[in-house]
Amino acid sequence: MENLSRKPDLAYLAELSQSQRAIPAGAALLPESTPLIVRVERGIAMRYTLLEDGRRQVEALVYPGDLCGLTSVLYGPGASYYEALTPMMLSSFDPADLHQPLPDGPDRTTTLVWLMTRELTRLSGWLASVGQRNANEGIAWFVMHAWERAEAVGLIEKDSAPFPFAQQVVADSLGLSLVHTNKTIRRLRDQGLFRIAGGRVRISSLPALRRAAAL
Amino acid sequence: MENLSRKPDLAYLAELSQSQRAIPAGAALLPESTPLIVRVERGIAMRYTLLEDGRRQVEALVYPGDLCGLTSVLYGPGASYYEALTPMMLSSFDPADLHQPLPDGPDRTTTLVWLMTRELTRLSGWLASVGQRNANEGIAWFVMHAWERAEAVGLIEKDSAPFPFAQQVVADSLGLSLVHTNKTIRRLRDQGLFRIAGGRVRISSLPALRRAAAL
DNA sequence: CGAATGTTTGATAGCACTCAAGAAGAGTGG
DNA sequence: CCACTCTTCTTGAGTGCTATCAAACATTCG
Repeated sequence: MENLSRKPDLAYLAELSQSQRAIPAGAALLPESTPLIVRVERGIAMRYTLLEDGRRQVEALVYPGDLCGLTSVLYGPGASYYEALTPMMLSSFDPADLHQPLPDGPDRTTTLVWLMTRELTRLSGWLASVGQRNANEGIAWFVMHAWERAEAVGLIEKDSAPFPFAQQVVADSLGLSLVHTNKTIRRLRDQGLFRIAGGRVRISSLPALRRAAAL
Repeated sequence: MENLSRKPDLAYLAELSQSQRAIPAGAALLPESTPLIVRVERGIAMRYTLLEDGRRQVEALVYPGDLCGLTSVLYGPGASYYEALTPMMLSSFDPADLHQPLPDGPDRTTTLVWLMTRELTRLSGWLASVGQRNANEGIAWFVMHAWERAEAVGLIEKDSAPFPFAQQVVADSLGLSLVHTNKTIRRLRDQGLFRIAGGRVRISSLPALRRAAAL
């Protein structure tokens, strides 16, 4: 664990890449049983957990560069699931390959620790949104989050970001009902905060959105 | 990263222990600025985040054996705060000492990765509770969680577990108002699910509690 | 025994949920 | 290119869970 204040270089992962595969929207990123770690090359997905009775809580958006499957490999399966929201391109790794240090540069474990820390921080912010924000603030936050995630990986084009999230996904992300989510989105849209169409979102003013999200 | 399906041995941390200190209930576990990692030896605390406007979201209960400060050391401060809920005894470590592998046994980084994975899993379950459970289920879940955490570190005594959580803490854990939390606790108590008194909780039937928590 | 903190209760308002059903897109096959 | 189907989005009505306000009561602690 060297200095981790800066984002470590993830390029070395390319050397490990074992196989690339494409999956369609709606498919699961990880097979049910096989321990596997994949990196997202293209496309957007979500991670979610299920309650016994079927209620679904979305807990993370997955963008290119993200690693999936760490928790199930390290801690056993059954915790959370991944579903592609767009067609995706994935690189698969053998978990066994991930714990060999590299001769130069940060070792792989260090990188993994950094990634997990970032994931913990994100999850922490997500929890605060679900627990403390009302529907207006929550949805403003969700849109802003999606925007910033897209921006970080260069997916902003012509003033708009990808937004492949059905309203049911947004609802399950924030713990709201579908109907209330719909009405709230419409209200914020009529208010001019953002506009969703064709799987993309266009925002008028990031500061205004941050304000609406109580951030 | 060897086989992490089993809990790694944390005993080696004892060798690192740099200083022990006691803090009173209500105190912060970590100093504002100094990067520091502490392990809880005795006592119970909470971890929480704050929204800009002061709303508080509790995101974890901290029991003996837990490590605090990893995220701030690795990712920068400001994310979450710790507050002691009982008098506590802490061991402090120099973060720099934590990245030296041990000659035998699992290296420290491996252990940290395992701990972080467990924390991610817990946070994921916490999020599902806040997002998907109603007040009844949420509070039943909270009590059950506190019970299981206490049980895991041998804090159950005479059929009761420590419960140093003010109702405001429970409310901020679940994203409920204080008043509604109070009325819900009373309802569940009158229903015979559990009984809180003197900083401890006594439950009548764990299965019944699990059922009430929709788990 | 005050002062501070935490718990309890009642009344009222409102945000969010449920139910129900229609409109709009997206994908499929004839 | 047009039916057909499925998913997603939208809207209205009615209910209820949860928040807010206000105040009394209990506990802890110095």
